[in-house]
Amino acid sequence: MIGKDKILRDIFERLYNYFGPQGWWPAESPFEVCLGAILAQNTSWENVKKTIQNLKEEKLLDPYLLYNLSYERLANLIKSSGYYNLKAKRLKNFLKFLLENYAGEIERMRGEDLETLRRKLLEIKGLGPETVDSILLYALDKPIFVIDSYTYRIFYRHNLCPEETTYEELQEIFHTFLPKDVSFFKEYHALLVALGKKFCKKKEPLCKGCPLENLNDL
DNA sequence: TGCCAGGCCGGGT
DNA sequence: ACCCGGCATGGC
Repeated sequence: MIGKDKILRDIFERLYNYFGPQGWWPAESPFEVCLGAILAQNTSWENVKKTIQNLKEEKLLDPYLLYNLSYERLANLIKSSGYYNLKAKRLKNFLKFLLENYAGEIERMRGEDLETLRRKLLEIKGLGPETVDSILLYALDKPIFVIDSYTYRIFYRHNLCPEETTYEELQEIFHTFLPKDVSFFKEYHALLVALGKKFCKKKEPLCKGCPLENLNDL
């Protein structure tokens, strides 16, 4: 029986060799990461990019300005990300939290304890574990591993976890068997997404040419 | 054309 | 505690 840590490192190595460095998160500021994390919920990144670009052109990439827009205006601005009514509310919930507790400055969150901050962020309506962990890891450089639907699918299909695994359980695997290194976590999650997009879509159960082929033939 | 994309909430069992 | 429908645009 080979150790889980070896398998996890092997996966990373294969992905890194195949895809190269991903340099995530694709954003110019921690605040932009937060917006992107919310907008990207169950939505393709290409659609989110348009929204972010849109906000930049309107010079609205600012918590005060965004928060003070009407729901209608905000929803209209983020339309290309889908679920725009829902996400307008979710964005405002986050912005309100940011303005009231941190004067709208992401940097003021950085000093807080990881577990405390995670609990607080999860209380914001519309932010679930993936969104919160993305913010923690990619905007605040906290050592926490982000799980998404690709991670589930990849791990399940390679018999690395049961199908009914919960978010926290899968996350715990990474936390237990890998060093809590921020850059490593950032790159690893990004690589899993790259793999998911290319080789692990819902409709294509067989990963032909997938860099994780023969993973268990060690 | 239908299915999918870097989820999450709320109401019903 | 789970299960499921709803939310919505844009690309293939």
